[in-house]
Amino acid sequence: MARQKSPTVRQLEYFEAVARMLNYRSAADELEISQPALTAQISALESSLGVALLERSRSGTHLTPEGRELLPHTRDVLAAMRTLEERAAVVSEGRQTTYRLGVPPTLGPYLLPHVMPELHKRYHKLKLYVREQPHQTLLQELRNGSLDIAILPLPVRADDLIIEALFTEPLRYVVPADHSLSGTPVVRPRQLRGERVLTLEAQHHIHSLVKSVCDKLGASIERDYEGTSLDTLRQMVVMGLGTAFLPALYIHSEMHKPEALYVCQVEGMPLVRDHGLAWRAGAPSRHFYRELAGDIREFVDLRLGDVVRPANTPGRGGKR
Amino acid sequence: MARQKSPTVRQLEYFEAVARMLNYRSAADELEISQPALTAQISALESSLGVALLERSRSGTHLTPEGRELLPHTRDVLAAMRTLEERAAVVSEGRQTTYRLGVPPTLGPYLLPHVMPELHKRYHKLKLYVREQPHQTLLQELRNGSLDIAILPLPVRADDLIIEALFTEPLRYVVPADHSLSGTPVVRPRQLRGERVLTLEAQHHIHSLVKSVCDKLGASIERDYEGTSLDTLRQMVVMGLGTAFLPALYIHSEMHKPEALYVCQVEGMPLVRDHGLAWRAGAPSRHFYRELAGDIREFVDLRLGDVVRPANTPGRGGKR
DNA sequence: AACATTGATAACCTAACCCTATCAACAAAT
DNA sequence: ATTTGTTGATAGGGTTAGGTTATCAATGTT
Repeated sequence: MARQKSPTVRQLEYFEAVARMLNYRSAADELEISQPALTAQISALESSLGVALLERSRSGTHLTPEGRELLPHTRDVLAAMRTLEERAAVVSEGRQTTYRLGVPPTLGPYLLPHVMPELHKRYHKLKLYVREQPHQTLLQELRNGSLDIAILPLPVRADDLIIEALFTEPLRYVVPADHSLSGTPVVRPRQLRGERVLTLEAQHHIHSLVKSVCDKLGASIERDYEGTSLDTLRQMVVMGLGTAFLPALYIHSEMHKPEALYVCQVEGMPLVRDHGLAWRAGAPSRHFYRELAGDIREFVDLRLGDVVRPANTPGRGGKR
Repeated sequence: MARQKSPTVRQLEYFEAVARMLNYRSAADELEISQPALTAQISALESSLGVALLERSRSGTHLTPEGRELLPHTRDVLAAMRTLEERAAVVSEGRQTTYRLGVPPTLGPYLLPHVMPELHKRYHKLKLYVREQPHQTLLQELRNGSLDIAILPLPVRADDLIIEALFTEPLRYVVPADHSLSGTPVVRPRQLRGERVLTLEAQHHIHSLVKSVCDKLGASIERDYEGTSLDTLRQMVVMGLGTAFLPALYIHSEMHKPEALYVCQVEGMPLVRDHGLAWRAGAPSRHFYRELAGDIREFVDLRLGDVVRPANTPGRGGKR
């Protein structure tokens, strides 16, 4: 009647062995324990299940009908346990499971298509679950464990996170095709004075970046028309609502044939955003994350070397 | 790297709780153990799996990617264990599982159709796996555990078995329709002298029974034509190859309209076979088996009372 | 009749497991 | 800036689950 405590896995292994061999001593041999230990564990199992599993006699041991019924369920438990252990053995090699990666919506769609295929080539079993969120949300989700790693706009100050710089991405100045600056490859900063500049909603990092530049140049942020994505922002420029600063990777990815738009450089104006990979300082996989950061730098340099600049990588020495 | 020993169920329960609550102390509360004990068991689990499952920090606990991957497998093991325990709880009530019943081929098909429906009514979840074998084989299979119970021709002498008498079944004398005794309801023993009597192969219990009677009466066993079943035996009588003694239950079940045959009684000749239910003396379900024997007696009396006689039931007193 | 083999039992030992008490690190509120 | 409360980790100690060897009675085999 004592049914308070669960059977142990060991007891189930013992039962399975005896049920298979129908002999306590040889089962004990196989299990590399003594026969009395086996007897004791089987008895304990029977009393915890409240059922007689085996019929003992001096002339051989048999399964009871109940034991016959429960044996398959016992094997189910053992099989599930074996599956767990095998899966653990695979996963313990690392780089074989699903990591949760957060990216800002103004970067992910234009960066990841270039990086993910290379990562997949290098780490065959690695899977990345990608989640797009505003950078503040990314930071929060990284902290609360919803994300394992995130690509964030730099600088990030946080003691509890490790941040490894990835690369520096210029912003380009985009005007409508019928704009007075259209056709001018390199514009001077002063030419921007008084321009109406469109940008994204304030929650996006790019907003504050563009705002501070505009303040410096005397251009005006058009707050009545804020884009919710880079694509809508571009459409608004096409429609003649104003001009905009757009990230180079966006332009590279989405505007191979820019109709109705003209892309300029601003002279002597290093308007850029920096991206870094971040993870919790205590994350057990931190070594792999650092490796990942190196991989991403490598692939960006390889496939996007003419669009973005490699990050300064302090602490890693001159990696050029 | 230590992966020698399996995780314990308890460790998996602990892991599941922490993964669910993401807090050691409250998980420890729920599990009704102290927090240090929980810490220790989780560490042990991680080292036996060779994987970090949880990322501890003073500000909250998170699953690692590997822990996230392994958590469902952990739950699988726990679910399988719960299934086993539930199944055991059901089965421990008794009368709910499959018992293996052996019957002689000259009895089973003619007895069980009358008994099984009643048993099913009384024990809703009980299942009987029925196996037909010659009685010597039944005895052997009962001993080696292939069968749990068996209906056997009495007497059976075996210290290691319990035998409970069920009922006594007359044998009737059957002659072809054109036989000289056809139409004689009650024949005298001496009228059988010189008759050719057909019977089953020697492995069947009925063979020796019939043989000893024939020896006594001066009838001759026809060994060149031995039936392999009661049905073929009947056909042989119809064909005029001889006469036969057939069990009353067979006649009751299969010969409601006996064409080409005539069934006699032999005066003052108690030619009968006794049937008993047998099980191993040490069988944990022996009390239920004894109950079963009583049930079978009851149902036989109810449905076949005019064909067979109740057994003398020594040791149970006058159940009359 | 002698011998080997079955599972159960006795007596004992070790280590697994839990406890309480305490710690250092951090968060939040003052 | 300091205090207070909470986090998971660690230390020291006690109980018992689970192992051992030695032995038994019952049974099967030679």
